[in-house]
Amino acid sequence: MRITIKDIAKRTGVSHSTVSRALGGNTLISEATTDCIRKVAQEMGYQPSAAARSLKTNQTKVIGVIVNSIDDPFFSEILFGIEDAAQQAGYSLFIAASQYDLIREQNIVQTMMEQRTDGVIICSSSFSADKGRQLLANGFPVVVVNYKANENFNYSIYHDDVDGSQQLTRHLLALGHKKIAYLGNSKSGRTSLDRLNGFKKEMRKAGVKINPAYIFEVEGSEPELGKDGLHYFMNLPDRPTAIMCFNDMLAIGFLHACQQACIRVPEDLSVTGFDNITLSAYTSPPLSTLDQPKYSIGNEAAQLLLELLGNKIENSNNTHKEKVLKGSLLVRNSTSAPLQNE
Amino acid sequence: MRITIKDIAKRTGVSHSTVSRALGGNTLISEATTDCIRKVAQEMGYQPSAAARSLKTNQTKVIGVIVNSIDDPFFSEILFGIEDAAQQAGYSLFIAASQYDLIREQNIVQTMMEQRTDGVIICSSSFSADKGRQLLANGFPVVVVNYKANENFNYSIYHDDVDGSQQLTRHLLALGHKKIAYLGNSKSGRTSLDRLNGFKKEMRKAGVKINPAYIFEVEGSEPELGKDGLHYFMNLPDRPTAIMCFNDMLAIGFLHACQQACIRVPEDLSVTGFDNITLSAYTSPPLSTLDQPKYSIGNEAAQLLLELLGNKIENSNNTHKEKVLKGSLLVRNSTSAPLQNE
DNA sequence: TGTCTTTCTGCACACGTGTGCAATAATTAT
DNA sequence: ATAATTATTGCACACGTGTGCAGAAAGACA
Repeated sequence: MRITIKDIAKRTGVSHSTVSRALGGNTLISEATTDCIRKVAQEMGYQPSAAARSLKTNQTKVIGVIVNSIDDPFFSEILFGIEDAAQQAGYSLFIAASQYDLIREQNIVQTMMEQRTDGVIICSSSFSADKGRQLLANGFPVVVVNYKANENFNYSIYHDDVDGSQQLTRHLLALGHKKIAYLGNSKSGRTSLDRLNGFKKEMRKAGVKINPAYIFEVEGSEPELGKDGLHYFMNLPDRPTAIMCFNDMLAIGFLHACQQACIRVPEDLSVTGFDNITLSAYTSPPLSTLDQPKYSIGNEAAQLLLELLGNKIENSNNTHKEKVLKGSLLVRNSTSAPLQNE
Repeated sequence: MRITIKDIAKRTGVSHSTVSRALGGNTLISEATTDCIRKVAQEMGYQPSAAARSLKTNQTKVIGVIVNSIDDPFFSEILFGIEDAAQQAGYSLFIAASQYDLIREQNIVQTMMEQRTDGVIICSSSFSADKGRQLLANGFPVVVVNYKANENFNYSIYHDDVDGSQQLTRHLLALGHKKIAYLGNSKSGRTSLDRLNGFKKEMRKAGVKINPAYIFEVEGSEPELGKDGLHYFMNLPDRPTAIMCFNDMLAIGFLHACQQACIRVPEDLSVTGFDNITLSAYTSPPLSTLDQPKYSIGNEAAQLLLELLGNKIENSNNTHKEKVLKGSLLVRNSTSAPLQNE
């Protein structure tokens, strides 16, 4: 049987309450007994029961994190940022991946509620608003990350996708491109829309018209879908000279498709990504992209949540807090000036 | 305040024991009252407290998973395999990343023990054996994945790296290569060693001698290190015609370095990876590699652990169980016959 | 010496759930 | 109608921890 504070109490000849206080660092207990108890606890290999503790204190010191998919390298960096902040404050992470699956989503919410997670960070842009509201309704503090249904949530951290997209567009315009196209991801909702809007905004600003045929969406951001995108754009009577991909994963697939089709990048076609995942530096050619401050985004989200946990009053209030972080343009070799004769 | 079974009891006019039994599906309770209680529980939005439950039942229905790093795409597929098996059996996952950091490792073990995880799956090849033993000593069922200090653990699932490496070597030999080199990862311990041994074994079998200078190790498998590997091999007086990289990440960096150095793959140099991560299909050229059955590995590991949880007797026993899975060769375009004049 | 602080510790209850046992109600057998 | 059986429910305790309150011990002061 696993040993408890009662066992320590028996061994040291004090009551279990004294043990509880001593281990908790309560100054009421004399230094002598505290030291003794601590030593015995150490010797016996005592491990407190999180379950019993949280049952009594009504807090678990665990925060739940919901992501789309674990194997998306984009999320993993956000997780680092969250983890660092959480660990520093003595919190552990309960990570769950929704996998774009409604049943899984329901299970996750169910589990988080039963586990009495102290709070939840939703990093899944596709996570259904219903489920999120369910958490809120049950009194869970919720912080959303890069989730654009902000009207539903009071606390959010997100990246300024409109600005990021504008930076990329500006870069392409400066290189001399006019026939710029956007390859979006219909599954990604607002995120894809914002990036599209940034593109449109900057083009309007520069007074360059966008060919309506230059806006195309695929259903997801798996690299495989890049091929569909390329196929579409190359079959247009008037081909674009630059493609802005929704994100790096898609861009990587797109670059690969270019290579298979013997389309030279950046000579024949400039390509950009979005996010700056690790592997985007190793594509051929290395991808020009927008570097999202992923770590900071995660870190800020965790800090905001921790703040909410500190003063629980705020949460019931109708206070509203959001933070917008901007990324920075990262020029590598997948972009260059268009050929003269185009 | 959150509602409990007592609230439901008050509302339905029965005792809380009856509610507990009804919700638990105990057949002692009449169908009528069970239905009634279930309905009321639903209406009131009752969510059982995992903490209270596990305090009483002495099981948490949570299994801990320790990985090296979340952003390694290799682990994420293993996680899928684990998750599917776990979820089907009503278990949730508590995932933690050690990040090759000793302090983090200690924290993880601490947390798992306090949370009273029902069992632990260690997927981190670098995880210190001490910490693993600590878990065992505290009565946690442990299954290790691709962890080669098997002498310490009774239950393990792993991939046959020796065989995999032999398959790759055989492939290169069949293409006509004789000057084959191995780029290892010193941080990866036995895994890298097994792959090296498979290489040696197959070469011996074919009666081809290995130039001792053709075995080189870097400290890690970040793509960036591929450059160091290339630099080393290209400075040899007698260059190899094929390089077997420890894994895909390293191979991706290696390919990138080749491109920068204007070395054509596979014409000038054949390159292989190991693991078959998603992005290995999108490199330039697409990488020939060994497809590890990652999902199956994870799935089998979870099933083994679940089996252990079923009959706890086995665990105290000195029974020993291990399962070895084999991968399959995946030929893409980074390998070809060596040039005639070499 | 007695009283009043101050310092320290134990008693008893609580958190939300599960379960053995006894008690009650309903049904059947005699 | 009574006894015996079965079906259904409640009582009371337990899991491991934390905490208000009272009580004991020790020292300070009159």
